[in-house]
Amino acid sequence: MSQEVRVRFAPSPTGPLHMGGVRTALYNYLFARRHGGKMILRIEDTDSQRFVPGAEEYIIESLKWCGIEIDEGVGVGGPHAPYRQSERKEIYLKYAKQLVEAGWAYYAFDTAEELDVLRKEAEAAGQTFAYNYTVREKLPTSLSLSKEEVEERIARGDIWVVRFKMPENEVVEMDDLIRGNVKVNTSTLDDKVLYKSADALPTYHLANIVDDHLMEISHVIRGEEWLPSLPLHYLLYRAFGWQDSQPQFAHLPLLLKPTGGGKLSKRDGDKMGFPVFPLFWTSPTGETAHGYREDGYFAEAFVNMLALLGWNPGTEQEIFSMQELIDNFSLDRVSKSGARFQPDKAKWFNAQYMHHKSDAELAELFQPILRENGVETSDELAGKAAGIMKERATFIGDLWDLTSYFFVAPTSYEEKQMKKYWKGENPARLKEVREVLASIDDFSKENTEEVVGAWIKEKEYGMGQIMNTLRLALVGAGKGPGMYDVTAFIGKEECLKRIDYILENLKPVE
RNA sequence: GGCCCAUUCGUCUAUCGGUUAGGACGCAAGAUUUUCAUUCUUGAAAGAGGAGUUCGACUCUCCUAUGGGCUACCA
Repeated sequence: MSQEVRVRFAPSPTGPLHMGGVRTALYNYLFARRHGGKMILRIEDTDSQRFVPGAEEYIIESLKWCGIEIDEGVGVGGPHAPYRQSERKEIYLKYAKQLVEAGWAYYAFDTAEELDVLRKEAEAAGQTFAYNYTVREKLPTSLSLSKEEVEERIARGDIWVVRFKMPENEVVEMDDLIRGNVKVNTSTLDDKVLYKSADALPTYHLANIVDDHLMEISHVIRGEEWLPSLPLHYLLYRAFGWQDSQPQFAHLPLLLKPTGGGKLSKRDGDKMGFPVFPLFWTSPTGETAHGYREDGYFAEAFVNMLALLGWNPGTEQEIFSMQELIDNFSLDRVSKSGARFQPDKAKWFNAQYMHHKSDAELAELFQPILRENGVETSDELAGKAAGIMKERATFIGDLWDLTSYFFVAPTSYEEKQMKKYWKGENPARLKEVREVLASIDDFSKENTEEVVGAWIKEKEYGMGQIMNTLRLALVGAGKGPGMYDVTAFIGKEECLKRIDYILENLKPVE
């Protein structure tokens, strides 16, 4: 690639960014980094009606959480600032006019009502209505009106738009990095609005092409929903005479609902019980939505999962750090068809990352939860407890249930375990175990295991009966790590205390 | 309705004309284990259908079906 790679992520601040958007940003970022290029963040807020306060901040924070770094754009600045389209509004009118003068576009003065009439007429006649060569000269446009009248209408403040004059019966041949060659006949396309006088703002199509050109974007990587407007975009580059510096396009497959039946949408999450957003979101009207971050997912796991939803390296590796993703990413390994998002797999990825965390990392994440539960302990012990149990946890939040008995003596006992073990000779045996434990000086895991193990063997007691009764006393339930992990962690004094407690307070069953 | 894109196990996917069609999630069974998990082993599970092209098609072409996207003075 000879020219500098410059890609952009260009969301519209109409609400929280969902995971599909995050994936688009991620692929742009990976591509940029892979080729030593730049990642640009542009905010496309040309629709004043749909603007949602807080959405832009949300987008920026989401990208940051995911580790997607912005080189240029909103929030960081750069040589092509401003990067917010609402702050660039003066520049678009000039380009719209340039197109009209060159004969590639025209002014249209028709009203919504007039259009509705034509649309209904067409429907009544069983035809599909299209705003194109078939109607543009029948409507009040600069194509049907005299130059004077057009000028007069504009001067007196009539509402107008600039529409693209879509050529008739021409095949546009396009090249997509993922889909290859795509051809479309322009007769099936319509005259899209490029600029609106009502709010003095361009529509997506104009703003997008102008800004991509001005910002020297080399590759446009976006969702497949944009593929139908690619011919228009090709024609716009041609109309401006920019085809030589036109970016290359790559249209990404969509992220689909887990059940199939359409692309993942913002409302799916709460219905299906998984987050669709990276971060927790509160809308200005007070509605809230779950986020991966707050639901306990690690950013690395979330990113890893997302990266593999529509792309794969061609090897059997599944766990990737961001750097490994960068080193391996290529657009030609992006798949063509939509990928259903699978919540179970997201959890699996999270569990994998959980298992690989060091005790120190876990301690830091676990301490706030311990404090919430009224436990004050050292980072060392917090990390040690988490480390012992991390293999059975998917989320940091699982850790408390898994480790609480390391810090707090049981006060209630699981009924199932009680019925099974707190009967017959077991209470008496537990008393014996207590004496054995009381005699041990070196309470390390290894030594305790050796001493108690030898004692059980000598007495020819049942290993399961003894250990599970002890487990009932120390943990209060039929779960947990190896018994000696527990004894070593809580120490001799606490062990004896818990045994004494159950002996004194819990009546054997039967 | 029109236009465009897609189609390998339930799901994510590998395969770039010749394979016992591979892996992962999930599922089932077994092993390990003092419990719960983890882990390990094994198993069930796929080329939408039909025509071509070819010595040979999951792979190329066409048709059909199905899925999806777009069809706003939204992005």
